[in-house]
Formats: sequence, C-alpha cells, structure tokens
Amino acid sequence: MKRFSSQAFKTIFLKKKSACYNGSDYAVKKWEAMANIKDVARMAGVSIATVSRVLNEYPHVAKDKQEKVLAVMKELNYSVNGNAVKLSKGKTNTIGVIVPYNNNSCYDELINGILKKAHELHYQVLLLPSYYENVIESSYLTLLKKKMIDGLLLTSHTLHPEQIKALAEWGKIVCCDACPIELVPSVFPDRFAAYIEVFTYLKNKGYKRIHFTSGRDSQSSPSTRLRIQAYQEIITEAYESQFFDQCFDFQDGKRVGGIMFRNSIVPDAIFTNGDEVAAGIIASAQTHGYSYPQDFEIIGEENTPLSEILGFPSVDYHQTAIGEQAVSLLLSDEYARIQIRHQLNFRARTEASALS
Amino acid sequence: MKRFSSQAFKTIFLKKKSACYNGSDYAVKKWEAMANIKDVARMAGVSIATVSRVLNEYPHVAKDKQEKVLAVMKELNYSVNGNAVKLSKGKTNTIGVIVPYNNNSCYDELINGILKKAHELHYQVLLLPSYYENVIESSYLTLLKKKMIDGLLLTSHTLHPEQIKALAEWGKIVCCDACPIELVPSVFPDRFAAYIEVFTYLKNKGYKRIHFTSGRDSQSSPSTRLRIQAYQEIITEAYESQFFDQCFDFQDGKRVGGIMFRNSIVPDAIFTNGDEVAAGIIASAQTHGYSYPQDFEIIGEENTPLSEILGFPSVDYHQTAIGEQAVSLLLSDEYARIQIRHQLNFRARTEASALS
DNA sequence: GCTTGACTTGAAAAGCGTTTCATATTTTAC
DNA sequence: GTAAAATATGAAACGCTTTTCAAGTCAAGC
Repeated sequence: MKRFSSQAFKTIFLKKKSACYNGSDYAVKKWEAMANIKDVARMAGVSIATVSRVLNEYPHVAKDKQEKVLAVMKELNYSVNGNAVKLSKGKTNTIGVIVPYNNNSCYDELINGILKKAHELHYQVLLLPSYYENVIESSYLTLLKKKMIDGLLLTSHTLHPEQIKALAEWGKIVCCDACPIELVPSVFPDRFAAYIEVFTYLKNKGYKRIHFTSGRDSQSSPSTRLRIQAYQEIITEAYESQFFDQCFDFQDGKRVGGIMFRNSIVPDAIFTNGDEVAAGIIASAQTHGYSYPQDFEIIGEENTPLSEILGFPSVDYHQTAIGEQAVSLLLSDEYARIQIRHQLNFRARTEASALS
Repeated sequence: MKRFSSQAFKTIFLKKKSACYNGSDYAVKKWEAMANIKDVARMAGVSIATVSRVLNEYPHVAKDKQEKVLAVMKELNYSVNGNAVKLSKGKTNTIGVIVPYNNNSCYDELINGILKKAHELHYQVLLLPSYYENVIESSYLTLLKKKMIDGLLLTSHTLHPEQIKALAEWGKIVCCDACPIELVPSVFPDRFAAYIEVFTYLKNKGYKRIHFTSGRDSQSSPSTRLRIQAYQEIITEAYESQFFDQCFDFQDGKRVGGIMFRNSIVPDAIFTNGDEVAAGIIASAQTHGYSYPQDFEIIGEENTPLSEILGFPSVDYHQTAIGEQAVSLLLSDEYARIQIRHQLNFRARTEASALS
C-alpha cells in the first residue's frame, strides 16, 4: 500500500475501485489502481498531449511545465501502460523465436546471439517452444497477425514451405534454420559445404570405413538429406560405411556405438551430428576395448564445450553470429528476400582434453 | 497482396491508406491494413458486442448471426488485435524470466521447465537477459509496472532484496534462485542441505584433503557463502583443503586443476560448482599424470550430460521441476509469500562413461 | 392472458497512449 | 515595425477490444 497526500488522493484515486480510506491515511493498492496519463495531465494542469511530450522527451515543452509534469509523475508514481503504447503505435518491440525445445544445448549459442542483438536494438524476445509439433508451431504464426510481435525467427521446424509463405504475408519472418527455404529470408550455416569438407577430409586421410549419424530421418529433416547427399557425392567408391539416424544425445551415441564396435571390424572414422552423440560413441567404444583417438577418428558438430573437453574436432557453425545476423536482418529496413549463407569453421583440435 | 470482392473493398478498405485499386482488382497490403472488429460488425450487420461474443465464444448469440459473423471474418481475413485485447483486459498472458545470460547450460533445464508449464497454462515467456548487470535487471522491473507482463521470474541475479521488495509492490514475482530471499515467494533447491550432504559424504570416506570451487565470490554470491558455511560446519578439523572461486567453465577448471595438481600433494576429493569445472579439473589432472577415478574423487553440480559422459557423480537440483513449480506458483491464485524448498538428489554414478 | 425467466442484441463507456492539426504566443530577421 | 519563422499547447481523432447495462423478444407456466 502506498500512501498519498490527501490532495492527490482526492483528485485522482477516489474514483477508482481499489481506493480506500482507512481513517487516517488515503491509500491505494498500487497493484491495481495506477494513475494514467489523464490523471497526470489534470494534476499538472496541462493537456494530455503535453504529458505525452514530456514522457517521450519530445521538444516544444516549456521548462516549467516539463518540471511540473515530472514532479506530478513522481508523486503519483506514474508509469506508462505499455499495452496502450503498443496498441497506439502499432509496434511491440518484441520478436518471437520458435525453438523446438530448449533442453538441447545446441540452441544455447543461437539464442544467445539472438538475445544479444535484440537487446542491443531494444527489442524483447518471446521464446516459443514448439516441441516439433506442427499444430503448436502454426499457432505461433498467428502472433504476427495479432500484431503481438514485430517479427518471427524460425529455428529448426516442421512447417511446410507453404505454411511459412502464407505466414510471411502477415509480417516479417527470418529462418535461421539448418537449411535455406526458398524465397524466405534466411540466415543459415552452409551445412552442405561443411559436410562436403568433412567427408573430403576423411576420404583424403585414406579411411575406408566411414560411418555417420543423423537425428530425424531424411524424410523430415533437410539436414539429414544434405548429409546423405554430401556423403554420396564424395565417397563414390564402395566404402563399407554405415548410416545411423535417430541419434540425438549421449544415450543414442552409446546405442549406435554398441553396434559399430560390436564385432572386430571397427570404423576408421565417424562423423556425428552433435557432440553428445560423439561422446556416447566414444564411451561405447571404450567399453568394447577401443579407445579414442588411438583406434578411430571422430568428428562432432556444433562445437560445444563437450568437444573441447573430450578433445575431438567439431564443426563450428558460429551459431552466435547467425543469431545476431538473423535479428539484424529481421529488424533491418532492407528486410527482404535475402539469404545469408554462412561459412562454417572446422578444424582438428590439439589441446589437452579430459581424455588421456 | 490479397484480393477482395468489390463490395468488401468499398465497404471496408477504401478508407485505409494502403488500399489501392490497380484497375482490375481491389487490393490491400495485408500487412498494413487489417480489418478490425468494427469492420466485421458493419459488414455482418451486427454490433461490435455481438462480434466480440462470437470471437470469444460467449453464449447468447443467435445461430444465424454467428454464422454470418464467422463468414465475414473469413472473408475479411480478420484477426483480433492482441494488443487491444491486452489493454482492454488488463492482462497479457505473458511472464518475464530474468536470466543472467543464456550460454550456460545450467539454465537449460530450468528454462525448459518454465516453458513447459507456461505453455500448459497458456502463457508466453519473455526471456530477459541481464548479463549480471544491475542496471539492466532493474530496467526489467518496470515491465511489471508498465503492465507488459503478468509476472516475473527471477533466476540468478544481482538485485538487492530491497530492490526486489520494491518491485514486488507492482506485481507478482517469484525467485527460482540459488537461494531464498526473505519474504519473497521462492522456489529453490535446498543447496545448503546438498552441500552438507556432500561434505559429510566426503568426510565419512575418510578424505583429508577436500578442495572445493565456486563461481562468483562470497561477497556477491549467496550460494558461494552457503558452500563455505557448509564446509566449515562439517569439516571441523584442520583439513588441508583449499577453496577456489571465479570458476565458471572448462577453462577455469583447467586453471585451478593446474594449481591443485602442480605438486605431489594432490587432493583426495574435489567438490566443484558445475560439471564443466569438474571436467576441466579432470583434464588438467591428466596432463599432470593423475587420472580420475583412480587418483581422486570429484563431484560436480547440476547433473548435466557432462557428468554422465565423464562418469562422475553430480548433485542434481531438479531444475526442470523447479521451473515448473515456479511458474505454477507465480500464476496460482494462492500466490503469496510462499517458499518452496526443494530436496536435492545426489548419488554416485556407476555407469559406463567416456573415460576409461 | 399475463407473469416470469431466458435469451438476444446494441449503445456506450472504459482501458490508455500517440499523433495530427489548429491556434496562440514568442522570437528572429530585415 | 512587421512579416516570417519558431515554439508552445490543447482538443480531438485514432488504435481496437471488452464489458456493462438497458432494452427488446420469445416461450413456458399458471
């Protein structure tokens, strides 16, 4: 409860429901009854327009009136109503970010970049989890139509290009996805180039048995398709390689590692999606009596702390930079059907690791 | 550009700026000129109130009118203006979550729980990065006053209890922080109990040289204070232990590990804040010729995939559950000065790991 | 046939700023 | 000294929906 002077109280708050007079003090539940711009104007003896000008630090306000208004604002503990501003301005200074789910550290960097740039540009970020459910994702699209956000960022998603295109009619969207979508502004890592580079590297090292893993099946995941395509493009001879999908985390890595290292014919090299899967494979290999890096080579993805810790190389897509650029593009005046293709960064590691 | 029938166009859109007639088609830039409830009402031949009733599926609307309204909505591609709804209802169905920064996977679980429960309760989540800067954190507090969010969740922060209390006057807040704050509704892990348990466990194993690490110094971090306090409470004899603060990630772990394992007197056990630090210490130990788990015991914190991967035990605070409960508390009718103390979960690991 | 209650419906107020336009006052310029 | 430019200020329209209140319609009950 905040106490006000008798005058302020009588002038402003008596009309509001939550005001009460407890015998000695005039008090108002701060929470409910707040002074509005009209109240401030009345108490300061100026018009609403003038208060608005003071509020937004516009010019053409006499010094004395400005001070008076500021004093009244302080006395009434005034605060603008953000929703009224949004409605009036037709702008929310908020962007939405659709993420499939959050307990996957591969989004940390991306989201971090998004948050950083958005903060820089004075925008706020609505985090929208989709759990890879198309219905939920679709429901977020209406946020644009409802004018609740000024723009939408898509990360990995299940939406059809058609759905996205329909959505794009209602506001600005940018994909910072695994893969580009035709005719939709995108900022994305050049995964295909990365895959080509990795497979070329492994081929040139003379490896014959090169396994690789992926997450969602090639049907629903564009990056899985790219991975297979790159493999087929580079590894043209009949290598004894295997491909495993449905790999998402450490446990999955252990599972497929168990298959890879079960018999005496072990892989020369493995290219995994994600560092956690790689870690799982390494763990599994060790239970079968093989050790990294003596017995096989492994390359991870996303360059999380894990690859540093275990000392295997990992493809770095610079997700922080991608996040920042995606926000910049989304909020820039030149927002258009732009596609920004990012270079990857892949290099073998040499530092000390948690592995002997 | 969306095309409308001549009638719809003349009735509704001609008044709006962005409308244009290109000779054959009446068209409107969807983006800018949208039909509003008034337009729908006019075209359907009913009042605004009736449209609103249809919109919100309230009873007492004649079947035929309802159908007519729905048809008009479809024709005009109508969508409510979310900001007008928020203003009118005085409710945003949005909560804010202040996080220090996001590239720390220890928040993944917590945020995941928050997102899940919020989604369940039809609320949206505004992610507010503070970068541990008091000015930024304070600025977020105004969101409550501005009525842009219905509630605020605090995770690790630099705010003084005074600041928080002042803020709590303007709306609902819940701390899901490392530690409880007096008189502020909180959901938090019982870290002190965890620290006591860990140190007791290590003491009972007969270890004499027990090191422990922490993040921010005891001045600014309540959890660091708890850690020291727990140590002093349990390890009463003059043990040869050391305490290291400023440990945040793998690199810091390597750094302090370098100090720990430099000379021949090595620790029996180490209790780290966070699994990454533990991983760094393990890596450093190995470069000095020591190996885990043969030569020392180590216990991490937050039970991230890393502890599973490297096979050391880690204190689990059930952050997902904490996030969910924090949201529930924040949005419940019984929101009050409630403190929910969570039990921890600490157990030694036995599974295969990426370490030999 | 009349009362009562249930159902329909619309006008208008409330929620709160921003912005335009017209007017009034003051200052600058020549 | 006066025209032109600059500054100061308020009324009113605008952004859009929700909600209350009063009134009107219709059928069931006695």
